[in-house]
Amino acid sequence: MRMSQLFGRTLKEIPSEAEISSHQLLLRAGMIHRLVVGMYSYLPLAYRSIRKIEQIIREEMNAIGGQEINMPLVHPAELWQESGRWQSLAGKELAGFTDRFDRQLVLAMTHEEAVTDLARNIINSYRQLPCQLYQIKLKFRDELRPRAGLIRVREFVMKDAYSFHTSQADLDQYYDQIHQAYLNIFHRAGIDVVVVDSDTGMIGGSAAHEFMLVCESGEDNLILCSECNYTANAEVAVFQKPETETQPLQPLVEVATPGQQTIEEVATFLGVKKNQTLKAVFYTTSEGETVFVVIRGDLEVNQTKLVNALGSEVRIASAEEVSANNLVAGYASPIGINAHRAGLASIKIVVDESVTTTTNLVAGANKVGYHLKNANYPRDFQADIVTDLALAEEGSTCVKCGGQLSLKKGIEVGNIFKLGTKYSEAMKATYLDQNGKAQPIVMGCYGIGVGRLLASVVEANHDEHGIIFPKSIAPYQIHLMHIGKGQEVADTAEKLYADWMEQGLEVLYDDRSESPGFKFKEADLIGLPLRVTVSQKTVSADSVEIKHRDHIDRELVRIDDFDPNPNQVEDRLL
RNA sequence: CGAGGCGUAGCGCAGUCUGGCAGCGCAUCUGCUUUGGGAGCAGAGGGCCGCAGGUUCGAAUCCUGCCGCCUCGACCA
Repeated sequence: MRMSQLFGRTLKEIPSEAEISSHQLLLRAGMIHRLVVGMYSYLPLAYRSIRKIEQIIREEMNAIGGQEINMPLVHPAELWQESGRWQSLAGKELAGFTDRFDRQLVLAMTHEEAVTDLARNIINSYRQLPCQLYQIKLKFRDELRPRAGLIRVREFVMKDAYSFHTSQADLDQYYDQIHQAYLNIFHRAGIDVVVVDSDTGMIGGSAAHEFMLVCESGEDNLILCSECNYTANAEVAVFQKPETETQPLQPLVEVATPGQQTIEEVATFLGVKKNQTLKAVFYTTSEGETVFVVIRGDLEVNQTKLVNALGSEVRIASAEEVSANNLVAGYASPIGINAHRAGLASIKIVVDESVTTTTNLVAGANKVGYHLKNANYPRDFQADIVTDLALAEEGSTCVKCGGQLSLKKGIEVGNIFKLGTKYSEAMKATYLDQNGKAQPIVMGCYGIGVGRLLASVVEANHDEHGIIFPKSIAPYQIHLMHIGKGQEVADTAEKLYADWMEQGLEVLYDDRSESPGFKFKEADLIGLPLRVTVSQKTVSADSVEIKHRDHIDRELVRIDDFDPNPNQVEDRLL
């Protein structure tokens, strides 16, 4: 490709809309263009990379028996009602429209429903199982707040794969194969990922893992053990809660704590540690019910764990909801709460297990200015649910090995789910087993955000001058240019370009008469793996100058000795 | 949806407080010179100053409403 013909324009300055490196560089290199927030056009250079990423994905999915298909972008709303997801997603991430016949249609945000419909129509027998289908397909998600360029967008291409099995055991072993295929894909694309335990969220199922690029601009919080292999999304991370010395139970005593509302204040005022206090936090469920959450003062509530314990979405209760429930902010506790709230509907009490193993805690007295000392579970209060609700943090202790956990940011580039029979049961996708008996198909689903992967590769592979593309997904392998005056220089470059094109090499040829500095800067910005320069100096030595994007040094090589085939040139990034 | 910030040429910005010819740099076009790290000179084109209404002799500037963009939060692959 001649750069004089290439569609796209590089920018010297960073567009004000871009905050993170990948967004800035993709914009500056003229690779992407925003139509509106969360919707991007891919220009020729970026789209070549995208196609290479897709090809890597195809190869790895095909290698484990995947068959590529293509399902519709627009679905009838009934399909989503049938799976039961309509209720929680319609009008949120799931956007739609009404057609001229007044039928309700939705834009697919994922394809579990569509593929389950396909499976129930095509799969009848255990003989057809297991199988795996995948597609590389547009999705639309009506995100509240798209951000960070290609990282979180509303319209995006996703590789989504679905596998079908006769048993959980068969799914389990295939899940491991998918896991390995994903590691291969990300490695080949040029990034190192960390696989973490994750929440199953709106997709559902029994287990899930996320593939994360650890990087500062990520929006997920990861908990990683420094000693062993424990890794988890902070949403689900478990940890060893600091233990406190068990003491003989003391009788409840009311103490005046005027103006002391926060855990910090109360602990300091009474001269106890934060882990000797009891924290009360209020949430409201999507059904409008207020929930009273109790956790030890040194710990924070993990909202995802709470949602999973309740089986309902929650948000922090508003001040109005707290007072309407006759809860005294700053002084609330579960002790005597029913008597205190006499006349109101009973409130659900959810207790973190830490509270049940700690003795003689300081708790609120349900009246302004007073706390209770020596609160003990279950002597003084009861719970509707006791479970792990605590949020793992930097420095928490690993449950597996006792090592120290650290908190890192990450970009989720892929995820894998064991769906089990969630969709097949809801949508009656069954097969006949060896005994002629109908059984629900056991399913798994697996996603990779293609555009997000491109952005992640750039995020992980760049320097202050620009992108450093791995060979595997570089738009072109060679950035050829001529610099300086002289017909012989231009002719030599033209000849090399013609020869290499004939050999089928991927060459981006800067045939413009710009200054050397301009061309070098632009080459660094675009970041192709190998730069080949023709100048007076090189021509007079029958040579070209080569420079690898990820090296500093340059090298003169005789043209006759130079094999530009990417497999022949030094291979650092794969 | 809550908080904060910002909308002026393709990109980056000044001008807004204190109303009075719409500017600068980069990019683009023409010509000449230049050619190893985003060249120089001369000239040219490009604007509904986010949109609508209001105040005023006069509005980019003041007032009202709306829209869009960015960041944080909420939420979420």
